[in-house]
Amino acid sequence: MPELPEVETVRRTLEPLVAGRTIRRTDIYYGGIIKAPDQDSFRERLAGQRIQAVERRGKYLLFRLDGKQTLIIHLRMTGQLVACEAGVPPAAHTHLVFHLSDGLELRFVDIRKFGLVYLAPDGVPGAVKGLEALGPEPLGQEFTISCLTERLRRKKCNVKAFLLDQTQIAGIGNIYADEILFAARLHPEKPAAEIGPAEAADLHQAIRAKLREAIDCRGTSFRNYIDARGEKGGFQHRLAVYGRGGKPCPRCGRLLVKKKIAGRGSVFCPDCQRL
DNA sequence: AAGAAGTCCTGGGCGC
DNA sequence: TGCGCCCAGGACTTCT
Repeated sequence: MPELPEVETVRRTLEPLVAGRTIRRTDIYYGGIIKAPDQDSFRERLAGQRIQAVERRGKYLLFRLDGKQTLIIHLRMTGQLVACEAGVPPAAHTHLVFHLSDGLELRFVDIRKFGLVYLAPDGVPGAVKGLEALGPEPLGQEFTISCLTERLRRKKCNVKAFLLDQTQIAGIGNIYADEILFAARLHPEKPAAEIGPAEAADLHQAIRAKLREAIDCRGTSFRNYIDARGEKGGFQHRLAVYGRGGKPCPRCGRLLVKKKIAGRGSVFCPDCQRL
């Protein structure tokens, strides 16, 4: 489940390998993954394009190309982007292969075919709606305590749904939402609008601390996640609540509760996290 | 209009 | 052993 720390780790491992290389040819094995444009245009418009930089916005990876267009990839649940030398046998569920200059291949692998791939002209609004609607980067300067407080105040949903809403904050998914709420000692069903100034400050701190800690650990490999070099992350060893329903709370020892909240499996401590 | 629910997809874990 | 069932969930669409 690549979330912000995993996507950032992919970006950091990928950029030194592919920046400056040219996309010679693209092989499409499962075209359903490409949302726009059509497959023939996708192949033609990518051919000969040089990758200038690899950026990240929320959970989206942005490959800046020299023809005023950007290759946009969202890994969703099980997507993997792996760089390897040509000739290495492709893994199962390989849907796209970008043949780059000097014998390197960039491969998009996705067991569940949930991933999203776009090739969008720069500066044209409406091309990738989800990307344009993203809220602030939680590790960016614009994400201040007052920014968070103001956004919480305006929402009628609970704080778990708030954290998962990409238009409020970009990049948080189910794993880090649960870890952040545990760190901030907030019950996932607490209404966002009822979070006071002190709690909002704690939540702000927890968001930034947990995401930074996870990036330092190169992300969480709970099921499928690997970076562009094929390596797993290390944050799964530091998870306090995610995937630990029914086990003792690491803080107080009481059993952690698992419950469906905001349509997602949520784990929390009924003692440490209060409404 | 905002929020909730349904949809996509496959592998793994479970019960019988 | 093997089959069927359910679960995992991010963003999109559809419904209320």
